[in-house]
Amino acid sequence: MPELKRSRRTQAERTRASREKIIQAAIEFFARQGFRGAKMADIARAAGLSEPGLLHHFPSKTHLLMGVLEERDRIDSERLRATLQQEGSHFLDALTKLVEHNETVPGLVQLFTILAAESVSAEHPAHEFFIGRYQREREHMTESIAQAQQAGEIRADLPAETLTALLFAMMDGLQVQWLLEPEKISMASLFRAMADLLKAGIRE
Amino acid sequence: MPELKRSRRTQAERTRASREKIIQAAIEFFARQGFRGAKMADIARAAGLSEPGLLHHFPSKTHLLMGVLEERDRIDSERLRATLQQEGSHFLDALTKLVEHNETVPGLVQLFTILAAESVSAEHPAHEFFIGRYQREREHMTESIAQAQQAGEIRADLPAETLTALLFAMMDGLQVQWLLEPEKISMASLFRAMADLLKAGIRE
DNA sequence: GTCTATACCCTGATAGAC
DNA sequence: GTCTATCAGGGTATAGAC
Repeated sequence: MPELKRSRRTQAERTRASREKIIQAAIEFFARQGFRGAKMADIARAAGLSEPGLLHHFPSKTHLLMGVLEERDRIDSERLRATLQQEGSHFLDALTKLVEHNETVPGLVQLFTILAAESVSAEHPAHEFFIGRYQREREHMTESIAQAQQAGEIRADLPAETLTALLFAMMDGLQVQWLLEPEKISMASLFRAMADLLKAGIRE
Repeated sequence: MPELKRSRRTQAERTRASREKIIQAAIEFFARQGFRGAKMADIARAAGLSEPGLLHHFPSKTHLLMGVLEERDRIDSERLRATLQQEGSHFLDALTKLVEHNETVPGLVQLFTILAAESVSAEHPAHEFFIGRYQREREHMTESIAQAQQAGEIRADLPAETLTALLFAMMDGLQVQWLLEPEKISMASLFRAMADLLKAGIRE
């Protein structure tokens, strides 16, 4: 039954396409108004369907949030991982390139800035998610930094764990100032200044 | 008319006391759930009055938010100012002391972390407030840093404006990681590591 | 200055048809 | 998989008495 098979595949593709549109719309509104401020009706409309239509794919607002976070986190983690493991170039230069890339996707930066801050509250649905995310990413970066220290690329007078926490904090903190005043604050060049401070052999 | 006068003063004192209780309660709930998540009913109950009782003092939720921000900003800016202008001790040590102090008031740190992140959205009622706040505070800190550079306390191979943005970003970013895992992340000692990087004459 | 009562809108979610 | 219709509950704010 070729018809049946094609019909099934078309259905599945439609489902995937709908989910994709919903995720995109949800990113937009979660980024603009946070989890609590975003309205399911707006997201549904932007995705081109009704509210119950949306709820068919994500049975609750929290499910939708987790869907967005898992989807985006998968992509972004992969990018970070690739950056950290980049061969041939200086580790801190690769990280600076990541910050440069972030300047081209303000919506995604705003999504994670707002949701991460909201999530520090223990009652936020993404609280555990962000704790796990930071733990995971810090672990990976610490490995890369330790290697770069042994290779003599990064100053070795500070533990790799410390440098990791500082670098993530710098990225997160610069994002807030940049999102508030993108014309005034150059996230990438400020981060580059920080990176230079951490390179081995720098003298004033 | 001594009675009338005393009665008037008592009224005014009661008003001040009510406003103070409301502000305290609002800090608690804005810190826990952000502006959009916090409920006027909860704040009113925690302040010991009804919802219309609260609205007598702050005619809308936005007015209440601005009341909280102006009140806390006044106190915190003063503390930062005093820190920046502290004589006799190293500028960066004074700043580290401020971070140490922040570790004793997690509620206030969470208030500003969540509200600052929420406010990057142009439609947030505190958007302009936080833009102005960062501009103001960066200006003051830049002055202090330039002086410390001339005094030979801070490395002078970076512009004071750059160092200012980096220091604020570091404070903000560390707060997120610390609020998520206060037992694991020591905000003050991580900030001290950053401060040491910026002291003049440091060698690896 | 504070209350009770209430208007009125919004919001996430469900029921059930197609 | 998507819709229309609808619900129950929560949300800010107002009216008017005390």
